[in-house]
Amino acid sequence: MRYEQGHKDATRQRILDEASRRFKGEGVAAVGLAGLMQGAGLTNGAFYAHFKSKQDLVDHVLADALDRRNKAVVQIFEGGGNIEAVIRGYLSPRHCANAEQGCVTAALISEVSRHPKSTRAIHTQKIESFIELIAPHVAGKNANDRRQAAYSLFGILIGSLQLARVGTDPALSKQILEGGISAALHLTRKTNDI
Amino acid sequence: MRYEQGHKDATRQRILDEASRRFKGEGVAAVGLAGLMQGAGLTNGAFYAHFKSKQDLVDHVLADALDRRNKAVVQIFEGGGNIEAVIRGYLSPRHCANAEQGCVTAALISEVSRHPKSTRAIHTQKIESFIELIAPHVAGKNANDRRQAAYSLFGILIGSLQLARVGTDPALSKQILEGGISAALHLTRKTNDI
DNA sequence: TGTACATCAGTGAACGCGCGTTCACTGATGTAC
DNA sequence: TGTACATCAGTGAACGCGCGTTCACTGATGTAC
Repeated sequence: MRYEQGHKDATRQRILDEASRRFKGEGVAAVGLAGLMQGAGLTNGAFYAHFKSKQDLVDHVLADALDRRNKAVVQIFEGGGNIEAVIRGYLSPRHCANAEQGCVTAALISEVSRHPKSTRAIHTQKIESFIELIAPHVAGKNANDRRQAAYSLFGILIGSLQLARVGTDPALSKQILEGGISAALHLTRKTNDI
Repeated sequence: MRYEQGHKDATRQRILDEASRRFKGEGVAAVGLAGLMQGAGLTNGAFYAHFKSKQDLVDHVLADALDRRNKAVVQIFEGGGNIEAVIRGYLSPRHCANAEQGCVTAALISEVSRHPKSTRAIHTQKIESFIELIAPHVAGKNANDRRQAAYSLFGILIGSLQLARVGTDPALSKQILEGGISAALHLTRKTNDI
């Protein structure tokens, strides 16, 4: 069976999407390749026609998912949204409840930090791009200050989201998200004295 | 071989300590029971004389480790330290480099959020105790505001620590930690307008 | 135009391995008589 | 005092299972002559 042009690329993207969903929802270690390939409508053996190893897949999933997240932020800004829209979207109950379709950093950062240095480097580089995107929208005396504050802002976002997710009381989770929004917004105000 | 009184409790604690170290350093899923028991100076079969299952061990490790962390904070306060000492200790290069001996929440929160509800409830409850400890030291108009801000403070702590840990550039990690300290301290100032 | 061969995405069985868990057993000490 | 039995923390082999990975094979289509 010969396939139309672009067929293999499409299959590869299907595996990447399925892996992204599962990794974020269940954790990288908990996802087996056989089940993953079944989810993508293929059998286990086909995996190695697309990726060198599971680690290779992880690397590509991270790069792909982080690029998408960064592009989504760009689109918010281009669509007239400000940093507040980004923050409110990130710390929304919707994002809190849908780790599968949400931010890859919040879902996988601690697991990634135990992966090989090459994998961590990919993650670090894409986070840098994200920081560059939001740094102009946070408060600070100079570019370096704003970059540092942008990291703090991102820290509040992922930390608050994780705290809201681990909780078993929805009312408490909502409070955590709202507190995170307040603290995050504060970092964006030009009048603050940090 | 009969053992002196308290022997079994000591063994159990040894398993808990070894598990706490390994879980935080490698992740729960990556730690096998056989290797864990070997690390505790025992053979694999002895495990089930102490815990019902791996999940049961995870629950006890979480409760034990979180209690210890909360007690450590109490000791800082009792020893004359203030909230700034807690923040600076938490976001220190030392803590960043030693996940094995560090905060269990920063190391395992995203993995725990995928565990059974009973496990998450244990974690949530101990975090509540931690929040109660630090809430009096953060800024806010009333008790509820302070509690919410305390969660944001904890969010900054775990988020910044994780961002600093995943990075591959030590200089960048140091900047992230310092930015986190600034943002965290800001939440403790009585004059801020959040 | 017809035939032989090359291409290649995907199949599915098999590999060795380590996982969580079970269980018959060990052996030093305590207790009963 | 001596002997038989109970206790119990720990041993280590074995269980079925799913893991990541390999590989001979399939079969539809393209190309060469």
